[in-house]
Amino acid sequence: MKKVLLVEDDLVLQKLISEYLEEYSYLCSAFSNPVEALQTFRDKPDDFTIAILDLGLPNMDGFDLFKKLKQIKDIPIIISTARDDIGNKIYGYELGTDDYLSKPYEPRELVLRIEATLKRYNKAASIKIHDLSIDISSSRVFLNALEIEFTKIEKEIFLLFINNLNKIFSREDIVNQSSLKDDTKNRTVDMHISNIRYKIDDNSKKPKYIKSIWGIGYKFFYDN
Amino acid sequence: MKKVLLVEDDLVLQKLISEYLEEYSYLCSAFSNPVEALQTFRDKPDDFTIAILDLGLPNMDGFDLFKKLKQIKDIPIIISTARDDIGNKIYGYELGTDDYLSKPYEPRELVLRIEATLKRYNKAASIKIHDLSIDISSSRVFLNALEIEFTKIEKEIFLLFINNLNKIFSREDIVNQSSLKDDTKNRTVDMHISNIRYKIDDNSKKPKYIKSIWGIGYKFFYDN
DNA sequence: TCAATTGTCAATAAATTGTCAAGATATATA
DNA sequence: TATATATCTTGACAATTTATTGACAATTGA
Repeated sequence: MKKVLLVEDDLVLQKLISEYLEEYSYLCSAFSNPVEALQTFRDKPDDFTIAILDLGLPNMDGFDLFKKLKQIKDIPIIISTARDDIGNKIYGYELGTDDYLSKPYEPRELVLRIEATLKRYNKAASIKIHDLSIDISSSRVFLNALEIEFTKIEKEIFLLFINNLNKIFSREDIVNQSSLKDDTKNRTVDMHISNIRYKIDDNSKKPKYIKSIWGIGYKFFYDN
Repeated sequence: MKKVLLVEDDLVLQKLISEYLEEYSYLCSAFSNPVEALQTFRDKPDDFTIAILDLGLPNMDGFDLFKKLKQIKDIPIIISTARDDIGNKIYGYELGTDDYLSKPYEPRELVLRIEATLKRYNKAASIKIHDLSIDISSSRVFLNALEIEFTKIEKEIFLLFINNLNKIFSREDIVNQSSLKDDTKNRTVDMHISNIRYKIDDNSKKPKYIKSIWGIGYKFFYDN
């Protein structure tokens, strides 16, 4: 889950952007007050993937906030502004802005620029579930920061679960949605599940991740 | 002296941009014909620092040109376009555009984006991984300060890996993203990998650099 | 309790990879 | 142009890794 620190004093625009970003599965923490934003970021800098700053902010100048955020942690920052002031643009780039948007802009363009910026930053989004973390773009899976080496089919099944948390899959479903051959026996699927459980340190007697649904199949349990 | 490869079919705009860039001491090679531009770049790819492409080009589509330029050499590219077509924008970003500009734009903004893009590109001028060091701009590779002599295809594959650390490439991917012919057999790819491993002193039984992903392909392992 | 289902061991089957060596192709040199 | 040299390609086959499945114990739920 990518989390955006949005600092924008126009509340209408703030809401608009937040909602739009949420459609693209970004979680948005919006602030109109830069001091509050800074406070939040200082508290949990690792919670945020990217920041979007409006330049025309009250209390603290946008560039000040920019510098302070970067001081705390090198997070990618996109500057958005109504000012058509070229001088400010230059300043933004010199500070090391990662991208720049002039208002008015289409929300879709913001999403594009966020994605491009993140790609450049190579800070891929990752899902965290208990001791597991899954790097979406590279499909790598870590158990307490140690990479798990899945085989091809194990990885397919694991990702099927991750992409469908809490959804119950029959053995047949699993066969169909992986590269397993159509006539694969149930025991084979069980065996793959068993091996996955072993690798993610899931005790089959009392699994916290992959639950057996008796008479039906398996599901990956995730409690929000 | 930074040299810009400008591809723009609007001759008025071409002249305008060229002159403006020259004020900022960029040397500009302007083309209205993408085929000529490609020819020139193929001849002397090291002459150019950055490319600026207009999407609405005659003869060859801007994206085609984009891919071909990147294939020849990984040069930073800024796409400029009159089209407000979001689909194309997305495509541009997925290809790995380094920046994007919608017409009409101020020439000053182009300069800013060029400078920002170059700044980003130059950050990682050389990469060091264990005993290897890779000089990005010259594409030279050293093993403990001793230069490795790759063949053409070996170098292409190696750089593909370096530019996409930890990303898994299928043999097909490798064929498509190198100058190997489309119908190249898997064993050929394996052989190139084998030769690269030998040259970078990577033991295929227990590789530290190029890992085989069983049933899928290869990846260049890099632990941050 | 008991029939159905699940977990996993261990043996076997199947698929994939590593690289040798021979020949084809491309490039450089005389 | 002819010849030498380097590079690329691919089948073959051994080594390795992964996938499969029956067997049987453990567990489940009616």
